[in-house]
Amino acid sequence: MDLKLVETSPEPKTIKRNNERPKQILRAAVELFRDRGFEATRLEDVADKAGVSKATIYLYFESKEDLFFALIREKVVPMLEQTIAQADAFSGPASEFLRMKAHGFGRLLAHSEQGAILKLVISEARRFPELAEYYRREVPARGLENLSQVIQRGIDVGEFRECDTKAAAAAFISPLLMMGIWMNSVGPDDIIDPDATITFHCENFIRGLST
Amino acid sequence: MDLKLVETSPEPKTIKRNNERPKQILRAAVELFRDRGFEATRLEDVADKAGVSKATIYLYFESKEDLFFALIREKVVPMLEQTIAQADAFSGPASEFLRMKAHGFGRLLAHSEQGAILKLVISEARRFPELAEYYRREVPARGLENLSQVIQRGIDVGEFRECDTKAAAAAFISPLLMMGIWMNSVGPDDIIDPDATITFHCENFIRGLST
DNA sequence: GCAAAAATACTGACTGGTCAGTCATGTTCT
DNA sequence: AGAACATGACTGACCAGTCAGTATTTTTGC
Repeated sequence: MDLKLVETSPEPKTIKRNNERPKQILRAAVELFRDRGFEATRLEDVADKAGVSKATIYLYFESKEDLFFALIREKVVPMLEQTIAQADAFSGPASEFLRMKAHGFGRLLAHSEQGAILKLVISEARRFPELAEYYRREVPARGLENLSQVIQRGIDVGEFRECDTKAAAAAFISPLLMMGIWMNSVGPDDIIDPDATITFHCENFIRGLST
Repeated sequence: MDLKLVETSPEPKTIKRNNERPKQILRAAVELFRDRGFEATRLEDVADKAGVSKATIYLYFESKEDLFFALIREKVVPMLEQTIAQADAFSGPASEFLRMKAHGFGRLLAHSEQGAILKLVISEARRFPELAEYYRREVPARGLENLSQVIQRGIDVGEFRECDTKAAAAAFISPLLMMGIWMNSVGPDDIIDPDATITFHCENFIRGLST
């Protein structure tokens, strides 16, 4: 309660010249967190993988937890922004949009690090309620809202039958998420073919919803 | 490479008189593993919750890992057995079976500890490849095989259209799994209504598949 | 230009707390 | 008595986070 004057710089950490380092560190962290989970990942291994020392991590992140949250913030929200912008720009029939969504977003989740991050959030949400809260507000809330608007548009023009659009949106997106999670945990395997599953789901979903 | 003779008893552990203890311990473990994950759960907390001392756990389980695997074995496979027996006993139209499945299995996952266990497996599969292998072989392999047979039966009697039954089975089950996982991690929340989602999905799926 | 000084970037080695697993010593049944 | 069941107290390994010090880059003074 006394040395406040010492804090001369308004940006205490994280803002440094070299802005390649945090990216390197985050890249290393995603992979290790995915494979071992948050708790079982040693920060020293993240450091090794990123080619820096453990102490360096603490120049850019306040704690292990902070590193984790940074990862979510940096990777999840931009992806959602992009996907929503796509939706707003689209003007064709709703069914075409769903096809595009399923193949773009579905494959992204199943085959890139985005699926790993989703799995990570799912795995750790209970342990970090603020994270769950943040995620809930930023991702499913906005994503489902957006998607159900698209479906509503389909209903309005007579392309789709009347239905509970929120439930429809959730039902549409679930298998895409599930494939992304599966491929980053138990799978990949020769039991589930994510692309075939997504393709079937998408077409069958549209068929079921069509008037 | 020498002390093999020390293992005099063929059943080294786990087989003891009091068979209430292991159940108590497993019950406590599910809950804590779900909320904190495997690594972050302290065995002492499991012991406290089960009303025993930590050392007692080691009377019934060889290690923390063994406790975890026991939990999967004890809870997952019986559930699958039951669900497969149900399928074999069912003789009505395939669509009715799917409805039953969606509401029984879907709700079970979303509202019981079964969903927690699914989430747990998903979370830890990468860290325990044997677990993933075991799970893969026991659950999706058998479950999807069984479900795609049901769909095939539906096709054979002209109830459903021709399609890739494996993909259809995976697409049908995905939202049920996803709701179960969601409710045990980020959710429950007022953004996703698992029951409404499952109901919609089930009806829309059948509508899409019907001739 | 260019060297000294200052600011920034980084690290090896350490520490304090935590926790899985052990063991010597009860306690409670038959 | 002795077999089965249970535990408190302990230990050794492990790891997040710290810190004193080194290296590198940038700025300043001339």
